[in-house]
Amino acid sequence: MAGRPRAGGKVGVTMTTPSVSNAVSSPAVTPETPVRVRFCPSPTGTPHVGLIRTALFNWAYARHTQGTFVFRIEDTDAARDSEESYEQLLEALKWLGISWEEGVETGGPHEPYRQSQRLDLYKDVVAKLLDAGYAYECYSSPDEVEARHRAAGRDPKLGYDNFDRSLSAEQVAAFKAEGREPVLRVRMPDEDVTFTDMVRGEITFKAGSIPDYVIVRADGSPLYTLVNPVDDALMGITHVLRGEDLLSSTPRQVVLIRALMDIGVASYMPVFGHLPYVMGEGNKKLSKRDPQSNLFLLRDRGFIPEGLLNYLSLLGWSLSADEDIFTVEQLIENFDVHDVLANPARFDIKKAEAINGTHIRMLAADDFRGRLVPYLRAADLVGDTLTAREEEILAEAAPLIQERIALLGEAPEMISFLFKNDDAIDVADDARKGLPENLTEVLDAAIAALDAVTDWNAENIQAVLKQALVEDLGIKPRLAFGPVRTAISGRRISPPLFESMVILGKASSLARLHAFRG
RNA sequence: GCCCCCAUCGUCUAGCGGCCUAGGACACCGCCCUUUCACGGCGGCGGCACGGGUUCGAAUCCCGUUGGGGGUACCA
Repeated sequence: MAGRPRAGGKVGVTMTTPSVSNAVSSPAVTPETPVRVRFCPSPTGTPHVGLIRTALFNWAYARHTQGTFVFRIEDTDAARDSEESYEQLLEALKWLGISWEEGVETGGPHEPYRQSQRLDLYKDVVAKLLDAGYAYECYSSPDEVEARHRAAGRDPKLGYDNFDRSLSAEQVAAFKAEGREPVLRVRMPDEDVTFTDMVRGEITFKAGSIPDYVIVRADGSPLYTLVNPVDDALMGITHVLRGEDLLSSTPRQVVLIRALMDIGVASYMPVFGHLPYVMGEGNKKLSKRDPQSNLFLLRDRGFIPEGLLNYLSLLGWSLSADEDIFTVEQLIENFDVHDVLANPARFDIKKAEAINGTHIRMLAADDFRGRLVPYLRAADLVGDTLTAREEEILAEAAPLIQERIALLGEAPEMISFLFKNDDAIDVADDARKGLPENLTEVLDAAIAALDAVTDWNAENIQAVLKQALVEDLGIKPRLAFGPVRTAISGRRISPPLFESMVILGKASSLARLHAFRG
């Protein structure tokens, strides 16, 4: 702390530091205060699971407390923000069923909900902050700051040195004459900053560990450090639930919010809760570029909202000691941020898929069938509208695969043979390899047996094939049906064979056997 | 460097001083069911980072160490 410049003692613009002691922060947010939480992403890049988990916990907390979930867009960085990303954010939440009472598209009492449209509001606040002495103009360039550190024998990487806190009128005039435009900084108090985090408990940042920070760029545009707390105040946000990456910026915000309370912009200090990271492989935070973190890629592979939401909830939270599977209703019923763990969690795609599979199995048959269609379409198995025959195949095949897939995207490959023509069955290599030497004999026996079946149902098919192949030819049950399966589906592994043959019908089944026999 | 956060099976977690020779789930390995693959059932493997305290008693509380992460931007 030695060498850190202190306010006061200089002639000129005397800034009596307003009282920003801890006493001011007595939160007006009580357990009885109606909860207002927000999700406020920057529209950069594609939605990823970490971001969505944050949205989910905010949403679940709002629902649990019968509070309000606000969806705000923080697009103050024109260079990085994109409209495409904004659209994706909307699509992501809608797909998952995470709805908001207030925010973009929906509107509400605090419109607009995109910060790029709220610039005038911030100008007002900045003027008041400046007036009250909570913020001040800073003309120092980074190079100058560094030079001063060196000159004083300090570590040059120490950060801003609070040099401009009490510039004289002459100094300011001189800078202006040079054509310099100042950034605006917030004056940090020379005392510890303490707040109580909902997931981590009490956290104290030592006095002097945080330099005065910038809230407005030299070109006059506001920074996240300003607009985020200001909008939270203006929108009456009671609980700030966000990623752990923002934990170290919290003392800055606490100080600013105290100032906002003093100038009448904020009416209380919100409660903070910092959610742990979602990690990828190793010890790296899951990055936006990581394919397995991309929400839309997960959707394309066949995750359903129920499964993904369930899994994401498990990252830092749990419903009970011995039950991992739950519905969104159960989540809402039981979710409390206070129960969220503080330690980071790794995103385990295997477990995510397993849980998704369980949720797929929980789907009603017709619901499941309906969700399959887009995936069949993407695989070119069906057209925009299904033919009557395709509907029929789907209705009969869906129950056969609902028990055996974890991802909807596995379905097309599994049932494609049912949609193909009898002469278009391609035989997979591993299926061909596993065929017995007396293949022709087996196929002939199967054809003869099946030809005689008059009532074409699974039981009868099984009975005659068992008689012809297992009993008469003496082939082990495990191996007996392989050739038939391959002829029918072209695969070593398929949905239940006899049921599949029923779906195809007798003529088609026999045609495939003949075609395969060659 | 300085500031802050984190630490239970490979992974996600239960545990909030005695119910713990630490429970569940995923993964993995067996077995059963079975027309393949799954589903389902049963069983197995495997963990409190380390060191000091406090206490009759610690995975649980305190301190330290180690390890990991984040911040230290006119990004968010």
